[in-house]
Amino acid sequence: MDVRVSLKDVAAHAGVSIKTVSNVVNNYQHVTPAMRERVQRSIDALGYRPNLAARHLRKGRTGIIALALPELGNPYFAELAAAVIDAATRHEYIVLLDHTGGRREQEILVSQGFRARVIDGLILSPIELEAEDLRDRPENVPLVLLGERDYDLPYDHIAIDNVAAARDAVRHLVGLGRREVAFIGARRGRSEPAQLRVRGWREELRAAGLSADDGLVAATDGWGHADGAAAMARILDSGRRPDAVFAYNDPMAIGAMRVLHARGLRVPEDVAVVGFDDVVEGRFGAVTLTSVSPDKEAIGRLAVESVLARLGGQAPEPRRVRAEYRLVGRESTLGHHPADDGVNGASGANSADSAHG
Amino acid sequence: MDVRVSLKDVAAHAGVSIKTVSNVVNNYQHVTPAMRERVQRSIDALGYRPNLAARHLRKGRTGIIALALPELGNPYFAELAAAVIDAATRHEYIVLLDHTGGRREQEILVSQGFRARVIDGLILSPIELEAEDLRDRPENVPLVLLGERDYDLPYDHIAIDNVAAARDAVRHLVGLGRREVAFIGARRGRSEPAQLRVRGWREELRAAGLSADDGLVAATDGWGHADGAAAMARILDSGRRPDAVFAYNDPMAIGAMRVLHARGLRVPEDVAVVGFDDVVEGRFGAVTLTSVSPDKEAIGRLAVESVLARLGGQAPEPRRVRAEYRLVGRESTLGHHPADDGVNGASGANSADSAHG
DNA sequence: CCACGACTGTATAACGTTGTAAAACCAGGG
DNA sequence: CCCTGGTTTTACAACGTTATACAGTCGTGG
Repeated sequence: MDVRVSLKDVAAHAGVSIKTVSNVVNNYQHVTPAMRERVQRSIDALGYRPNLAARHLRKGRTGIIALALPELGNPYFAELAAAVIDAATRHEYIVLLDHTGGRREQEILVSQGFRARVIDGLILSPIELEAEDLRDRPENVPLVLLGERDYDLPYDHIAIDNVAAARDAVRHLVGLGRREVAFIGARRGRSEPAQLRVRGWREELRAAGLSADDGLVAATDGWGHADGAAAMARILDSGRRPDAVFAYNDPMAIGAMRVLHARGLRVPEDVAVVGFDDVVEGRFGAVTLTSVSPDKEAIGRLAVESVLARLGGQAPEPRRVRAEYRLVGRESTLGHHPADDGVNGASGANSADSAHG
Repeated sequence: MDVRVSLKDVAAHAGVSIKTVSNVVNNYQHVTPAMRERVQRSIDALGYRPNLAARHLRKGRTGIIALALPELGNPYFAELAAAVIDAATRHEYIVLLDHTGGRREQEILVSQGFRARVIDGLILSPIELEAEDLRDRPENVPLVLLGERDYDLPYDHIAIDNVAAARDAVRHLVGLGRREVAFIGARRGRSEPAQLRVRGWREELRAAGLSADDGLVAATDGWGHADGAAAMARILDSGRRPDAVFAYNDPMAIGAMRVLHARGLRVPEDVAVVGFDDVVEGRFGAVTLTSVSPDKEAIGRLAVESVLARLGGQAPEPRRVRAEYRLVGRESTLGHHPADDGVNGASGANSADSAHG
């Protein structure tokens, strides 16, 4: 079936003009019910399906948006991708996925549209990209930015309030009596203002009258389990003995917990740990992980809506959209709850919960 | 920049015909160096970039292949997606990602091309799809199947030898002296032959003269951490007390370990656990996870090559390609190695290693 | 009964690219 | 000087769709 049937074939079959078939396909209003039915019958009979390439050529739109993420291995991005795909599907848009590895080179290529040249719009979650890299990119493809990096540029940006979220996490730890809170996952060789989570960590510690010296910050190259483990090991090897750790994301927090466990330190009794992103994995370790939980579904939805809003050449004022988040308290800060084995739906969210926009 | 410049504009600027510009762009051979340079200069001056929609319409190809996976949240699929994207990029192809949730309805839609109608080929990893669902799908879009499901249909299929891999895993457990090996993650209400991993589990147990009765098999609806946890809890609640567990995949194995831990059972002393897929997460828990490790990079590469090989209407004989795998032994079967905290690169692979094609 | 709108349907021309076939060009030999 | 044969360039059609502008059709009111 479905060898290749065009409007012309359907028109011949129904004995009408090509445009009339097109009108039926596109639900054009001035078509009599009788005619509509006749044409529809031919469409069904022949199994006609519109050729999108031709439609795109004619309309100048492709119906495709690109989503460029640092890496899919991190479940946060995978779940975010799922949210974007679902949101796009609701608008009859298709998502083309790309990954940059968080490398500036790749991020530039993507932002310039060199990797995918068939797209109507682009959603990009940059890691190393700098503001200057976005100066002269093609104007006809709208761009929406996601994530922690904050640029002073005329593009929409969707993110949670990273500084506030980091402060909440640290406040949670301080409220539990912790006095020496390490940060794992600063970016190597970057000015701090770019690092909203470090900034929140520092601000909250200072506000509490606690130390936030450089010995408590571990910079890393990557953002995976192994990087978190290495950073944790480095802090312990330096002789510091923090009683709490705030990690840039969940995989790093889990990597850090692995090292703590291997060295005989108990979580949370000796060291409390808070992660970021609330990935599923954190809910099923031997010690479940307290984490900042961004509303991924909302972020995906808002990103898609922002891109689509800019399609018709309309250019609404660039806006910074704040998605909501919650701090979800689990065993890595609150200790073990005997009944919780992950089988019950609620699986570990509890009193530390707090919602923010 | 880059408002919208076509071959016509370049031709006018260079004072030649449209086709000549096209010839230069496509590296057609009969173009004098002088002419080539003159045209190239105009191309650069105007910043011309080919319109892919038009090219696609003309050539009947889009340069896009679709990859449809059950879910991105499972890191195995995320890593597989990354491998496919990289392989496709090497062939100057772009990947359009879709997820089916493992639901038959969605899988049918995808296989019929209803979700993405701009693609040259499709790579699909089915879960619930049945052979009959593929009977009459569009012939002009080549399909390659991935994963455990094995159909007797004329499509390429890329997978590891699931039966052999499962037997290796069980043999590993039996070799360690385990006598009661449970299987977690059978499919509810399906005939067993479709379930290669259950079959391997059963075959190997029988070959060892051990029991493989139904009380040791836990069927599940989904394939995530929570499903594994629930299945493990169900087995324990039934009064059975297996000394080993083989799970359909790593997330389920990790969910099961969470339940074992919550109930005071030690891994591996009381219960040894083996997973499947070797996701990163398994290498950083309090107890690292022994797992079957498929060569994801090869699977992604082979899948892309298979699809592209069938593009020109050429139809090579459908083939079943076996990718390689290894069984990677870690703490969940072999016990704790004091020095291993995940910081060192090798991170836990050891004597249980064995490679297979 | 004719003219006038409002409503339906149709022919034609694009969109930007590439394949085909034919035209223009250029040496070299008769 | 013209013809021949090969190379380079060009004109034109086509891919399948939608927008535009026009031609019918039909009911209604003067």
